[in-house]
Amino acid sequence: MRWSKISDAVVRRLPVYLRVLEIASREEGKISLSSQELGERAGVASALVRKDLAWFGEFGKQGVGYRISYLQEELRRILNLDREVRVGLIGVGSLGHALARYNIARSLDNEAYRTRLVALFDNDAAKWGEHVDHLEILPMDSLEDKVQELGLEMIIVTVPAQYAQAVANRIVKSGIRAILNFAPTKLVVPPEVRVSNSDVSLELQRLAYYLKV
Amino acid sequence: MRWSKISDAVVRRLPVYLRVLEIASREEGKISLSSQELGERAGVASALVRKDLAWFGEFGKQGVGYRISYLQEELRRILNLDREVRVGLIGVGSLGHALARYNIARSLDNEAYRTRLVALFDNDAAKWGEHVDHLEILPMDSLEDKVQELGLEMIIVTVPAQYAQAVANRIVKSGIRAILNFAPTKLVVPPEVRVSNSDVSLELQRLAYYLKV
DNA sequence: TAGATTGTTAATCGATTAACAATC
DNA sequence: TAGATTGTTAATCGATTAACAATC
Repeated sequence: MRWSKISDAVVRRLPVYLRVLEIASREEGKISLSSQELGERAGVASALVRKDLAWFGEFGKQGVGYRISYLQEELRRILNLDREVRVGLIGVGSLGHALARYNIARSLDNEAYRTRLVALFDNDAAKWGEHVDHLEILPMDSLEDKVQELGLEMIIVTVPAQYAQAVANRIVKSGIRAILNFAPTKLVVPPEVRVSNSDVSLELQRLAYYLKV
Repeated sequence: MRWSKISDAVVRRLPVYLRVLEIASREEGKISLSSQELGERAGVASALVRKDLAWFGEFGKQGVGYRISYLQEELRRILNLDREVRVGLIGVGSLGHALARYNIARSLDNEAYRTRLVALFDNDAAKWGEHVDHLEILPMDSLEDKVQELGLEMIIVTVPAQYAQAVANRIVKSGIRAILNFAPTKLVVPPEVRVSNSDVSLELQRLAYYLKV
């Protein structure tokens, strides 16, 4: 398990399963979930649920299904969410600010939510020392130090498009290997660095296709 | 063309091509782009670029490539972006506020950007009448009227997860057929309604998988 | 014309679904 | 035990890539 042969399509569904399990775990008297029910709730065929999980081990019992608490634990372990993952954010404009607030709120109200935003960076000296909730905005120049000091492992990029590549280069040099990019630009990074893109404009344009039937 | 047999994978790449063309169109002396170069810039193989475009017509010239301005026009037409597409947003919390500002800014600085945010809704009476830039926050109850009056065609949903499904039901009833959902919930909608999900938490959790090699 | 590049067909690759023996 | 459901293999489906004749 954890071979590189596990496809991105599979990995993308694991957090969805985890969310379904978390919701189910709060339901009175629910101990187990069949691949059928897990799939229905996740929007995935039951055979695919079984196949996805089988890449990592045997977690179910024939005739019964998957024990919720056990599968939760296992999925958290597989996703490296059995420990706290520390996240930084670069570019505290309005989107960065909103995402910061959103992530901080998320960690506070859900103990199980193990990605934690612990540092904010901006290039604008006027913002240094300001706070978003309890988190201080730090100078961009302290990035490398803070990655070490705080043990940052992922960075959220919410800088304007024209600065995104330069920022990405610095992030990569600092040793970070996972970037969540909100800038409307394709980032060029070495193959060992994983970039996930979230681009509102592209999504809106894509949706527009389906308007005129 | 515009048969339902055109796959989502193809449609998802069209706005990326359009963005590459827009950037290329601003470059001195660039008239045409080969599928090779278009592909490189979009992060897609050249054969796939040609195949994607061929679903909709013949837009290139052998030995030359694709004329930038012409392909731009055609892609805008295909994506229904040859006219203004009016968008509403429900839930002006911090994320909704940020996305509103972001979208308004986007429309202002790029004339070619044809999805336009024209209405904000919130359930909280305390926010009614407030403005985000020049846009007033309207009562949720005016949704149906405003969809008609303003000709809204897409809605961005940034309400808390527990309200998202109820809001989606109302949106669907109002006649909207495209939803961009930021709430961390799977929305159940009839098949003629298209939902695009953007879920920061899921993306962070997915990225965490790749951390411990 | 000669070189470049399209549009398209066939081959390959990969992901999903169907089916079912094993077993709880 | 009988019914349910897993884990897994084979079949299917769909998307991408390779190759090349057509042609600018």
